[in-house]
Amino acid sequence: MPGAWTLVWSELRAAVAAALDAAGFATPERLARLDFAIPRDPSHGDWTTNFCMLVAKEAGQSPRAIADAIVKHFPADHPMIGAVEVAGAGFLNFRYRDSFTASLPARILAAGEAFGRSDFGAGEKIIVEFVSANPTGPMNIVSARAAAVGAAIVSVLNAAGWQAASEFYVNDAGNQVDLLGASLKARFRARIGEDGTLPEGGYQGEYLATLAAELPEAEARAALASDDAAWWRAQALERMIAWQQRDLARYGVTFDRWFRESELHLSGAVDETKRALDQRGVTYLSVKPLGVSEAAQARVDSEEGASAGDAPATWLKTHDQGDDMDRVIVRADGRPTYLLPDIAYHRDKRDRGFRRAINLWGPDHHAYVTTLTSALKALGLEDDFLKVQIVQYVKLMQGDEEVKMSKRLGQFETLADLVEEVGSDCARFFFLQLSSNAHLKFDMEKAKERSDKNPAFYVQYAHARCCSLARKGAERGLTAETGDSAPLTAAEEVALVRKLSTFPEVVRGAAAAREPHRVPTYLMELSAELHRYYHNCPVLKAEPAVARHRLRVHDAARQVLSNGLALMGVSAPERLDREEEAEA
RNA sequence: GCGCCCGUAGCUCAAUGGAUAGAGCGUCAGCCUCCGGAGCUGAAGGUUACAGGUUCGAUUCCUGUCGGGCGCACCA
Repeated sequence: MPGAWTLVWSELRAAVAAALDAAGFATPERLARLDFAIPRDPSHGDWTTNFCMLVAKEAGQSPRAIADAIVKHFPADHPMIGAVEVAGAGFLNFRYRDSFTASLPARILAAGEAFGRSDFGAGEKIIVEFVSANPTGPMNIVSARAAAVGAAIVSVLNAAGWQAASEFYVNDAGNQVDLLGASLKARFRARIGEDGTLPEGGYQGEYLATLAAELPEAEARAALASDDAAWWRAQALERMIAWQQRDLARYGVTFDRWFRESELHLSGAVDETKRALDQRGVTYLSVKPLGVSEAAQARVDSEEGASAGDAPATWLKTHDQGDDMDRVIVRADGRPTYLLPDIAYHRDKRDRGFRRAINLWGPDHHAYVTTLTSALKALGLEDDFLKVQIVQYVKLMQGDEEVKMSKRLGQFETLADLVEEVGSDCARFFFLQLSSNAHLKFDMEKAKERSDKNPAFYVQYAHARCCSLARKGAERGLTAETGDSAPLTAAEEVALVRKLSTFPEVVRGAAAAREPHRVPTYLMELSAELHRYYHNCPVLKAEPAVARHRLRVHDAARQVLSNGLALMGVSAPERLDREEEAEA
């Protein structure tokens, strides 16, 4: 199958494992440590492994002796690898055959949009929950970061062979939604000239006035007359969710499912979860927690406010599972705390067949990570079922000044503002460049500049340049080479093609580590290689055979840039309008 | 007080425990009779906060110190 691309990593691993077996050196423990990486320095080959050094001590042999054994049993006629060398302290370096390297552009183009995809994840079902902002206001800039990162994680997982689904959890069951409804009601009253005083702790944002203006007036007046709190609640909730969905859609982020907390209450899943916990014997009735770490004990003793009088609540034994103290799941008055539906929600995820769950949370919830994972262990889910990743704050800067955000005060930079001012391509590229658990300073002034200071353009420009070259070539009757490839000669060409070939490995690594920022990092490096090649190896001015060969290399680069940007949710335009021309 | 995250070039940030720690921006010096100069080439810029430890090897893992951020409710 000409379109198929097999991970070189997999091929290499199989070949070396076979060599180890032939040498009588293979054990399951050793094979588990067999991994390959792409060396930074090209002089170290196309692939390298540190395996020999890792197992030398345990095997009682020198790294070199092990390396020699592998070299001896490695197939001399391997279709990809032409040379295996022992280097340094015991590295084993692998080099592609020239014929294989030369065939790479054609292979990449044959794979097309599928280049970069692999079956590494073996179809494991995984659910990625992100943003999950409360439906009490428009999307803010932290949600924008989480949305970009979450969507990219889903993309790279699916590309690398997992079956990943995206989900947005809507907290629509809490009293905050009641408060939101009451706030909307006040805004409506203000609009029709009545007393529009907001309720205690109500939401002050202007967006509620906007929503109030959109309400069907007759219905709203009727709800006001009959004091129908449920109507206000439902109106506020549904309109707020629709707003969030609209903002996210404009940003290019959609979810496979918007899961509502209320579903869990209505279906009885919350009660069922409570019973399941009771049956496992991990709950108890008490006024104070029984399982408490030493450090938390002082807090329990000092805070009388924590308990509602002397009535006993239902506690969950999370302390046994690593939490610093047990947690209440049902209050003394019989209402569940937020923890119980959260447990029910993750139980539901597992029941839907997901083997793993990834949650992206804001840093204000990081203390809750241990509590929830402990609770899920108490429920009996696999220890590695839930993995919470913290997406750190975005510090929004206007030049040197920090812009403070507060949803309740209605003072924040929204996702919609960001998309309008910066564009979703720049915003998403910007967010994805950084590892998600690092703090991020987002300078609006700088991001707004449509100039060479904006890194997103660098990659898009590289793509547009490839497209332009193909167009110009076609005008002159030059099309990309097909069939067998001429050998690669120029150093810039070898470097570029080598870089192109590593894309599937980058995607695999990004998916396995759930680190989508590796993709833009790679695309920046690739673009630099491409620009170097372009400057040093003229295409259309070369003799036709060379020109057609270089056109194919550029086309392969275009394909990889396009595939990479697609994973990021960033567009790959075939042309970029130039600012100078636009102004002229 | 306890816990989590972070500390890498002037700034923003990279670097599955690997070989000489890299980009972008900024600064300085060059490159358009030429396929898109939103580009390329070169220079300067580092005790990876500090001190120990683990090992063939540490920016990466462990302990401590310092500095910054965040969190510690029968709120979500």
